[in-house]
Amino acid sequence: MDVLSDKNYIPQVAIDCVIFGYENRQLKVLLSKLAFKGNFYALHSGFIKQEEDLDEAAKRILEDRTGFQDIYLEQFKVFGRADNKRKQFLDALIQSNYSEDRKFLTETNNSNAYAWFTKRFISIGYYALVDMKRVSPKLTQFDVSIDWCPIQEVPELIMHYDEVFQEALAALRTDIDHKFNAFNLLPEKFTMKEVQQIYETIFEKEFTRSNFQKKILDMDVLERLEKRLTGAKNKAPYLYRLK
Amino acid sequence: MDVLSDKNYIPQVAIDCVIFGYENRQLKVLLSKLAFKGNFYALHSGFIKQEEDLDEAAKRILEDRTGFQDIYLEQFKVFGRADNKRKQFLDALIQSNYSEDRKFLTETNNSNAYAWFTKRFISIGYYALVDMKRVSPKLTQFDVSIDWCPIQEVPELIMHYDEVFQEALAALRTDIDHKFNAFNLLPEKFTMKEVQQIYETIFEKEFTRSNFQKKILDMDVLERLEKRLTGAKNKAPYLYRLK
DNA sequence: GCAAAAGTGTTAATTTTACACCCATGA
DNA sequence: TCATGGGTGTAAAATTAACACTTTTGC
Repeated sequence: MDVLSDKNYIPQVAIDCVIFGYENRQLKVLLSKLAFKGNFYALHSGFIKQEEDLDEAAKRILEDRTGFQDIYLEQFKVFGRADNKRKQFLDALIQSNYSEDRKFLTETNNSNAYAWFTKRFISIGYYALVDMKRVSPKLTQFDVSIDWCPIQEVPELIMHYDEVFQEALAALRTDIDHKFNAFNLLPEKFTMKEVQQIYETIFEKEFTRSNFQKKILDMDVLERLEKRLTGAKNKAPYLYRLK
Repeated sequence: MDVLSDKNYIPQVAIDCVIFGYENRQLKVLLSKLAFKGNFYALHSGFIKQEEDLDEAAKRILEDRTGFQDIYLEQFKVFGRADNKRKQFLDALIQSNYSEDRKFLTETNNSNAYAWFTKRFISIGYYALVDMKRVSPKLTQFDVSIDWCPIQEVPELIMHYDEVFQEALAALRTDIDHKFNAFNLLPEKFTMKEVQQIYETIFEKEFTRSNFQKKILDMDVLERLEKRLTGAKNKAPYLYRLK
């Protein structure tokens, strides 16, 4: 990562990414636990390089955290309150971690970076839909762990991230019917049942099997492939793939 | 307006406003013509004060240009390409206006402001819906005129504004069915026919009168008021108002 | 053959569309 | 009383929802 300065990055602008995955009939979100005393959970943020398109920046940040390319991304909202929750939180964090990390602020470099980092920020929210199996979350210097958390069990998040998460979830629910993007939560090939289970999970309601199948096929975005023999003693379902 | 500096405003972030109005069965957009040699048309942009919420900034910019408060605003997209069309355009503009405006760059203040102004920008797009009759556009030091232009006749715009305008129009068309916001283009009290004409204008298609009435009333967002005697020799239509 | 689950089809319910009819208004 | 356009109701069409029937799979 380049040095945090106005020369390298656009100041006072962050990209906040809400990364959704799906497993065991649960919608999950990737949270990082901060490498500081206390239980602090965060979303994945980054900054925009001076020479870089906004969408490129979002992709780069996502790739850094998840380790793979071609992620489905959707920009959903900009957050820009002037209450500097960011600085409040970070000041308190540094304070309570002073004994171990006292060097953090004494070095000139870090002191400049800290000032840069704690200014009031505009944050641009993106959500990402990924196939969990293809993601291998990567730690940064600031987090001690990075884990998938079911959306019903998301703990309190730091700074303004609670709001970002809630808005991302709302955006996902309204987008999914028009943008046909739920398939991005699945592997390349999938059965109709898997699609239905995702929809049922996201909307927290059940759909009639036969009608659901019609509705999805009428979207005309899937192609039918070979059958998948599951070993179960029943008819084998067809596999589908995005056209 | 405060001096353009990092101290007063968030650097490299602009708010671009697309202001829609409606008149004579036409959807119009408010454009400003720049006070420079040549025919240059622009949308309405502004910057975010350091102590100001993002939405407040958008409101302020809109109020400055239109002269009234309580404008219906919707944030629709962020634009962030790194190609600096902004600087390219402004350099060329200054160049071609050099003889008259040579002082512009020689004063230290302006030179600083110019450097600030021509950096690479992230721009946050908002669209506004207003009752044209209540708007009295106000000139800034940079525009020679500010006028309503039917959306079919919008000329080429400077910088990246063509894209912003097109995206705003697309956002308006997709929003209007869910957000019930078309009424903001009309005066406080209006007839059903006026609503229908707005819809027909925006979607460029006709609706059956009786079915349209049902659809709008089923939204359950309007209250019926007294009749309006128009003087026409036919039944007087009811007036409606947003609940 | 049987149970389980997937694929397909059929009918009922609901919503949308088209259109007809009646009513108020001013000449 | 007539022409005009607004308000309301009704029948047809289309879409959606509910559910039944058939097929495939492994034991």
